[in-house]
Amino acid sequence: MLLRSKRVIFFKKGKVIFSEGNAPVGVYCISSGKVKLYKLGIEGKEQIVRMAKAGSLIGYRSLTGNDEYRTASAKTIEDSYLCYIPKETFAHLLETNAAFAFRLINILAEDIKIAQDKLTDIAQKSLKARLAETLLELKDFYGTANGEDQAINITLTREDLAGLVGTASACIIRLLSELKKQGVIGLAGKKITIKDYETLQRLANP
Amino acid sequence: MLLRSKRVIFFKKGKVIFSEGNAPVGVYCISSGKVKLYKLGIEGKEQIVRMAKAGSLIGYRSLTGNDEYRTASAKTIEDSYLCYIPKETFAHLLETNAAFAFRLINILAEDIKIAQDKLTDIAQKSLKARLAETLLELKDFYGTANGEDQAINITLTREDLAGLVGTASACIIRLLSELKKQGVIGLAGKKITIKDYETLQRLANP
DNA sequence: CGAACGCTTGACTTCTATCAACAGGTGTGG
DNA sequence: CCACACCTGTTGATAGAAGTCAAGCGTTCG
Repeated sequence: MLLRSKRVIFFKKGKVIFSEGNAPVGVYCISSGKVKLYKLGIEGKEQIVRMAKAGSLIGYRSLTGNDEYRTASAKTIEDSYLCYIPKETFAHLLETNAAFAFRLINILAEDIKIAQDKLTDIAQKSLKARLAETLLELKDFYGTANGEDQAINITLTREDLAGLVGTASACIIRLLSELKKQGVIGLAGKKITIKDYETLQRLANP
Repeated sequence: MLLRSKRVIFFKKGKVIFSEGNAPVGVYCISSGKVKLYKLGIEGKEQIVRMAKAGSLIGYRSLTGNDEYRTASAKTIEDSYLCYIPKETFAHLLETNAAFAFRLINILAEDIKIAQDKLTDIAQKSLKARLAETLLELKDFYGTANGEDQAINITLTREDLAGLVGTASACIIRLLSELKKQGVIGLAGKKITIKDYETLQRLANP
């Protein structure tokens, strides 16, 4: 529905779509590409709070909360096309289209669940368990590449993976190579392959 | 508005209102008392995801997400009176009262912010910073007792405080007595008093 | 082609969880 | 109303997980 919007904008990989602290002016629907939503923590370290892909809507939290300023930033992970929907259009849609409003309520409720789950995990699970879980979630969300290698269909820097898991990149690297040595995953540059699904699942739920 | 509901139920301190994994049957509005919302993590350890007080609505996330099962539990922190609103009544309100629907959207958006903020904090801040921040938030949310001592107006066990901060009770106790020794807070049984607001704020935002 | 950035590894330190033992308080049933 | 049992709070000692720092190498992009 929102994809029919006329304003399609191209964002190069690594481009900031909106920033924490700025006034929200609209929402974006991802036509193609991948996006990370993150908050800046201590000394500017990025904590990723949500990942998005084609079909995902981003930027709606600040608008639906009537917030003066954005509380998170968005940046493309790869080259992407986004549809821009000005806040007036969005507000009008909300007011005139009840189905859209209920759909939005669903999305918001799901976001709360995601954030609270993640909160509990970070508070209680070990680093290794969180990494294992994150790899499984990335596979679920982005799927695997069409190739025979079944690589997870997203290319993240170790730094981004660290921001998603909630740790430092050096720790991620150490754990990844440990998992590779144990034959649980495969590594080929930034491409990660899940080789032993059961073990990974067991690691994720201790 | 919802407070006018006829079904007011008394819950003794420590009583479970609803449990993770159960089918949601309605929402509750807190008439008086205090409630914690928590998720069960590793070995049943409670991670508190939200606190509630008189006037707060709880239990709506599962309903608005159309979830089959609850993803969090609720328990009273002290003796409380709750108004019960069956899901049918709640759904009817949503469909017929646009203002209520928009208000709910606001609440959901705010919950996302709270959860994502907390997520970033737990991932990045030190235990001491999180405890300092939590104490300030508790004071903001529950206010201070009417007495001259300015004690934070909620009585939590050290275990609950640990569940809120995301750590073990032994760690909380150690840090609390350290803060007391430094004159930043006062302790009288379970009552906590903020004595040096500036220092606490500085500790919370390193 | 070179500078900048990302990746990797090792060594080290620090923070925080865990365990155990005991003190103090609370609540319940007799 | 008292006594006992149980839960909560407190402290110390210890171990281990994870963060930090630094150096070197590989890759990528302008």
